[in-house]
Amino acid sequence: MTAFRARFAPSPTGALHIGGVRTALYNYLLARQLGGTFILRIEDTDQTRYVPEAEGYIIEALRWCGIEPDEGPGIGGEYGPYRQSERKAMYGRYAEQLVASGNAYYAFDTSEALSAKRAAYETEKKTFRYDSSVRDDLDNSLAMDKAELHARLASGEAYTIRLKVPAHEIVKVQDLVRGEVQFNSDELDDKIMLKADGMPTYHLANVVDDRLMKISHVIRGEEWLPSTAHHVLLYRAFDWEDEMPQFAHLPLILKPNGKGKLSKRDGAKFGFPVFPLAWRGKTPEDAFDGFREFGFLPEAVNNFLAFLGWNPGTEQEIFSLEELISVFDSTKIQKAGARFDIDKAKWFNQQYIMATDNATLAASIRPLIKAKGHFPTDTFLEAFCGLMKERVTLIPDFWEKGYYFFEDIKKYEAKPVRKKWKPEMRPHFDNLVALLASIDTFDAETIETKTKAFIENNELRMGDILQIFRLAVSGTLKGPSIFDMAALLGKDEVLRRFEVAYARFDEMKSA
RNA sequence: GGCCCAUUCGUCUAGUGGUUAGGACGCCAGGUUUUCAUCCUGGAAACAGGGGUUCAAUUCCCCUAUGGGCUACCA
Repeated sequence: MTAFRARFAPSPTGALHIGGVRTALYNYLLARQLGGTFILRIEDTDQTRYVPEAEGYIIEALRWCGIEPDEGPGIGGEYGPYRQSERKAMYGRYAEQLVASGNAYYAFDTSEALSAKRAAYETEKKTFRYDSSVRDDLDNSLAMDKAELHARLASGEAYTIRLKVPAHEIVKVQDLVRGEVQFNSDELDDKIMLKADGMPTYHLANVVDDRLMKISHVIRGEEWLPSTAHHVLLYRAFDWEDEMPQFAHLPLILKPNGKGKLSKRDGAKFGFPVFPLAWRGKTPEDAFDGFREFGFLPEAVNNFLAFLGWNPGTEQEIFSLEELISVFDSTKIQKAGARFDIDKAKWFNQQYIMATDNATLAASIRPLIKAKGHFPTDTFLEAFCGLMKERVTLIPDFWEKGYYFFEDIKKYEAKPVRKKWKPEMRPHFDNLVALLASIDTFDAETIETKTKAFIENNELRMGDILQIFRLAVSGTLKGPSIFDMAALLGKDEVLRRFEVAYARFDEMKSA
């Protein structure tokens, strides 16, 4: 059995889509589980769509998710270089080899000529395909003698090299998730292997590199299934078919409504991230926040992504990356596309936040708090996280829902104040404040005991006192235990907040 | 249009030739809580349709429908 070697081969044309992250994750999971190798290869063969910042983005995004390649650009490895643009010269030789063995040919048709052809076919309601049925009538080396070919080649005229797909053959593709898939070669076009600019197309570069990098498993999105027939033909043409990698085509991640692949536009449209990290393109339209900026934890994103198109067959849903590595099973990969469900993603995030220890959470929210101009002690911040973590789903919620632990209350909820604040009760609250002021050990337990005793002794109602206590301290009815909040804020601050609140309450009551 | 892939609650999914078709998210109701959240309990909610095969099909086969992908000198 040959060593397991899988690769993730994105094209650096922009931000890495979340579906790409899932593909990388599945490759990574299997590589780790089987003691294999996970390779990152940059497929930058399209010079027109190349975006320089994309490669760095891809690497950073994978790193954020905890998916570290064993080989790749900037990492090294025995089979480099790992950028296809740096392997350019080699592909030409392989393409020529294909021509020499009779499996490919030179084609001089310009893209303009071909589009004209397509347009002409279109008017007759037919579809033009550069294939075995028409290639003899087109401008290629199959239709000319040696002398003309040499002359044209020597003249420096631009040409492409096309794969000569054999006619009337059934091409069988073995797929790990779908079983055997068959294609009639008469339906397959003579795909370009080498473009006029000397660069290979995806098909050639992919097959050659997978071979040279000793890739054992090609795990990629379902959009590649149709062209896999060409890839099989290519392996055959090179006489590599016996050692062809295993294919596994993953179901696509669909829009929430199921109508099409999830796209970057959906993020803007529905207000959720579709990229791991923020991306700032050249135009305002090409700028997006990622899962990280929305406040997702990478572990939660991995867990969510792993379950989009796969599940372990048990009822456990929360899995760390390590657990996923041990339990992942390619035979349980789903065949049908999976819709993106942001609610489920948020639920995973909440689960992870609740399970994270306070110190770790404190460290991760400190930058956020700092950005707001506050520099609490670790002890304070950790206690804060402990009080809030069951009440947040995304990291920024810590601030949104708990800002009042760090600064003055911005807004008192009007409705409950008007409903609960009775100015005639003021003497009772003055007594309560005096009582609080007298507490020496201002901890939650003591505050609770004393306050509850106070309520009982004065024959007051819990709701009447505690709700106002809460409103005075936090401005809202929602939040952690009032005793915990009071203890964390400290006696002086609590007393001060009561003073501030009285004035505001009276004001709101009369308004 | 052609080719390919797919189809279990709204969503992610488990599952079997004979099951009360299971779980999770979301939703609803109740409980716990001073509140919110967490947590607990309960509820509504699915085998796309039609033919076969079979004693029996959600499960196997075919067709249809629907959805998706591909159909570039893009990946």
